[in-house]
Amino acid sequence: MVYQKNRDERNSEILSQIIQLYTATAIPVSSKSVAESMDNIVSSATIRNIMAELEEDGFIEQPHTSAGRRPTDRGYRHYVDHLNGRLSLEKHKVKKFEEEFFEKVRSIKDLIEQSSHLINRQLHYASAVMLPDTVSQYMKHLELLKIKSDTVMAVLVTMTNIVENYIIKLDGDIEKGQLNKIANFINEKCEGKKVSDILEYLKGVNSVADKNSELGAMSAFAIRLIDGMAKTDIENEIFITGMDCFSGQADFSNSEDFRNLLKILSDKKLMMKIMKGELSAGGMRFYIGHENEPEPLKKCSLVTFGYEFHGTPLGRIGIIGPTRMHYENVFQTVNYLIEVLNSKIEGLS
Amino acid sequence: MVYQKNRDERNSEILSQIIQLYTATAIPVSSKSVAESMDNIVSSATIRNIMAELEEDGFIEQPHTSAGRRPTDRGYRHYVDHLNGRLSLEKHKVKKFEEEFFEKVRSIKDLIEQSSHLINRQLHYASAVMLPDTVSQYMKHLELLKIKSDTVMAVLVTMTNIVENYIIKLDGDIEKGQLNKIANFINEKCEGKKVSDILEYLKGVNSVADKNSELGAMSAFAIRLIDGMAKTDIENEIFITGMDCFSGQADFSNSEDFRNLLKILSDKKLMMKIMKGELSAGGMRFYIGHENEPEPLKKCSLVTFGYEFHGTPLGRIGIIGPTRMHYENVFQTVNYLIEVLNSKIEGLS
DNA sequence: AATTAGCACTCGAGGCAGTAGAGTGCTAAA
DNA sequence: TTTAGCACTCTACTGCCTCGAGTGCTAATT
Repeated sequence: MVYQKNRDERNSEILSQIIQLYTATAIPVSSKSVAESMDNIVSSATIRNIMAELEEDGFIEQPHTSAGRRPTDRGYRHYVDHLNGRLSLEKHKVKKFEEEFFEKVRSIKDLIEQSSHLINRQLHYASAVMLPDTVSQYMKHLELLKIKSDTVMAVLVTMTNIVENYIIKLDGDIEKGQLNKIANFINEKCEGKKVSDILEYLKGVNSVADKNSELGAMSAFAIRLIDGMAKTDIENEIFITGMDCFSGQADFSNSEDFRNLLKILSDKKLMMKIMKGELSAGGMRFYIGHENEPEPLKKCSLVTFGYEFHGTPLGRIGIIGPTRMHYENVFQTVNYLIEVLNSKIEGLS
Repeated sequence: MVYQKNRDERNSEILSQIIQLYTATAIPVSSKSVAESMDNIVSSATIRNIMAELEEDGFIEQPHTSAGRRPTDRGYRHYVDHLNGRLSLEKHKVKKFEEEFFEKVRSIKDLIEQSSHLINRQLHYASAVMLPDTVSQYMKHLELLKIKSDTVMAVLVTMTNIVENYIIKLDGDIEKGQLNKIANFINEKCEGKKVSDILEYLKGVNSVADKNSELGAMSAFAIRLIDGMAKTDIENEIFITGMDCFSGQADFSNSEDFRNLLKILSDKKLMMKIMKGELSAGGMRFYIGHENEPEPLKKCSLVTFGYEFHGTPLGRIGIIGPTRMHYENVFQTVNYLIEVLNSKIEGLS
């Protein structure tokens, strides 16, 4: 019935007002302040009635009887789910970043780094950025260097201009000429291929080649190499910055909470695991308050989005702030970042 | 006079006791607790007399009349300056780390990373680690790759197995063969040289070569390249980890102080500046409380030490904790790290 | 039927006084 | 030179009180 719809619409609007006020001040908002923020088109008493309804619906809550209301996680969720309609107007507001932040970007690493800066400086939230896995990258060039009699360094340059290196220790000596041959072989056959595909390709070659032939030895060595690279670099390739954003915020005045949060954010392995789970998520995702997993993050919100190359998801970027986050700004900035990142990445190669 | 010396010696010992008690508990220590910690060889009244002297000397202070005493920065300084004698006994205590932490170290980057882990996990303090400047490194190999018609990537491998890359945009096109020639030229002439020396060498070549000759063009290009590399990488090559160590500590229960500290530690540029100033310091250095510069660090202590290759200082590592730091442990661990780092670094090439 | 003014009620924040006890400095005795 | 003893000081903690912001409900108004 039309009747009901109007009511819901207005309730949503009041909720939105409450969220914006609470986001700005961190103080539970009173009916009076809502009325004022709406230029008193309705009285505080009316707002009180609506607020009672919103509370019944679980969108807002009172810390105690004689206090104002603040949004619940559910309230934020409702707000975020209905963001799409409300904005996408002020796109120009974000545009000015471009020149500042993405000026002399040469590699995907620069891009990711700049994104994290932008999140810290413009949004004032923490960021967790993942560099791409080696395996999901496309190879441009491989170089093999003998760095000791029995030690070889492989330097892999990807299409997105990331340089990975891997050091491998051999059982015996190996000749320089032999190394060059192997490098040439891989470069010729595999340039432009995805690293994971290269591995499969080499396995194919190896499976049909005579074990004692040159091709057999070469492909066996190459497999060992690429496989080693793929397994190695995964560990620490995550960077968390801007943790200091939480310390000013009233939300974490409870130092126990703050301490726990810092501990989580400082734990690269854990953060990597969280972000890793997101890899195939696609698009922008909001995780609000209790929707997050390790206890200390339940007072935070996490917004993640991915970047990709030729349609393959390469990595993901996370924005972490208090649940009382400025979702609107985040939404707009992320939309902008997704666009810029993906286009710039394609432009790299 | 012998008399005086004994008095000073005993006062020092009491100071040391006070510091150890205060380091453990963060509570101003009373005369009684000092007496007890010394098995009541003297009474608390005697301790009180000595404490009065120590206070007069500025080594300890009272937060207020009816409280115990805590060390002043000057007290810590005295303690630290007299550490040498007191310990260097339990060297074996630290040895067990070696296997855990420095097992499969392949490059200087790994070494530095592991050192920072060790500081975080074993000492529970924050660490600031600097990676080496490109210019102070010794070159092993240079590779030039054409990544676009007008863009070249240089990949530099150093004797300590660091891989640096630099992307340079040219005015016009360049041929692959030409690139290889330049790379070969540099590799032949400069392998094993320090990067800063290479730059000088090339300038020398360039100054006598005919500008229109191949040698002139090659050396000009090489200069532009190496110079660019040297200038680029300096910015962000510092990593701060373990900031969460401060949050538990009673010292920073004042959240304002904590907030400010976090802000400083998160500021890579600033931290880089601080550590940079230390580069040529040599050996282990203690900076206690107010001896540090930006205001928020005045409640901390910073201990720095360097690592080197063939006698050239490469970089420096900093340990940052509350002024109420466990200096003894730090002293021992740093001594150990200096030894291990420098020997392992030499072993890399 | 929806809105609003008015009013009684609730509850936390903050100020104030009183108490307990930890720790000191001083004095006089050992 | 050390120590026991004691008076003194100052914080931390507690309970009590008041103030006021904010609510929910009721009755009047549109």
